[in-house]
Amino acid sequence: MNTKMELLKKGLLKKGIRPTYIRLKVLDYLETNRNHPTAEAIYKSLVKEIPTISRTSVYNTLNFFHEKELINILFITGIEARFDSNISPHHHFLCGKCGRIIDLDIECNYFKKGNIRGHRIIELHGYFKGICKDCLKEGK
Amino acid sequence: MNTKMELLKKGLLKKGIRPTYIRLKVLDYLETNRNHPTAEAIYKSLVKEIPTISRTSVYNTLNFFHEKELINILFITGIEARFDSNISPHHHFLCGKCGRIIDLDIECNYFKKGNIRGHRIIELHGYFKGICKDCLKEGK
DNA sequence: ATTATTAATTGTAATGAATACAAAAATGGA
DNA sequence: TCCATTTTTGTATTCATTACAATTAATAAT
Ligand SMILES: [Mn+2]
Ligand SMILES: [Mn+2]
Ligand SMILES: [Zn+2]
Ligand SMILES: [Zn+2]
Repeated sequence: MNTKMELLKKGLLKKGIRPTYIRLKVLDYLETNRNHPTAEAIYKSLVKEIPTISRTSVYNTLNFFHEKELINILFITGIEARFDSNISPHHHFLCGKCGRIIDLDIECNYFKKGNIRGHRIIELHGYFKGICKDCLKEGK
Repeated sequence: MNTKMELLKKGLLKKGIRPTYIRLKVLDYLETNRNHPTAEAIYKSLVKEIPTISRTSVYNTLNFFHEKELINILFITGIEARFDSNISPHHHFLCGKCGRIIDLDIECNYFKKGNIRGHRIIELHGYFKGICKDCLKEGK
């Protein structure tokens, strides 16, 4: 049988990435928590199970994953980076009230890799800021 | 006759903003330098003419302008904010080689204020990362 | 299995953009 | 001029992120 961790391990090996314990745990966290967490949130969660883990390892691992194009890094809040294991092109919405970053599946013609005006596109980022549906309802 | 500064002053007054010397100089810099400068770049330039100016004043003024919807703040590099006095909706391109942020005038259907999926949109941000046309040519 | 080599992880110090805050200066009205 | 309010300044602080050397773990060679 294939446990969740076995599958993650296979996925990393297929990309030529050594499936170390920390890498597996960070990736597992990102796959399970698709709410664009901060590095600190990931650290805070993992340190409960791995008391020896360091913040530096979390940062190292996240940057490493980004280099290997396994995750996206979102600079939206202006305060801290947010991490996203969903690498399929999609837009985001940052709510100024509750602070959530919500996925938006809008089909935008310009939102694909390739070339634009002669520039080679490697990363795509589209996001909106405002007040989310829930916060509008509750009149927070 | 209307000097450039007189026009900037009138623009601020029309928006109910006191046209102080520093505000006029910061705005003048942004209007003249439409290359999305950092706060530090603005400070470095202004301090040559206004030796007593402080970094804090530059930051205060820029944030104040943003609150008054006079400028946009771009969080693209992940290192530092970039400021844009062009508030008409437009996309950006960040070159990973030369570091420039280039304006892109692409007409995107989703790039307008209003509501999307029930969320109220206040700010629009669309940008791409990659290698710019010039850097591709020079094979930097 | 033991050793050597390489890679990953850790802990601490440092960086640097941005903010907090209180004092000083400037502004505008009475 | 006097007073109240706003703006600007200088300094200290915050805090996310990185730098870096030491330690540990994993892999390859003997
Ligand atoms: Mn997402
Ligand atoms: Mn622009
Ligand atoms: Zn919300
Ligand atoms: Zn370039």
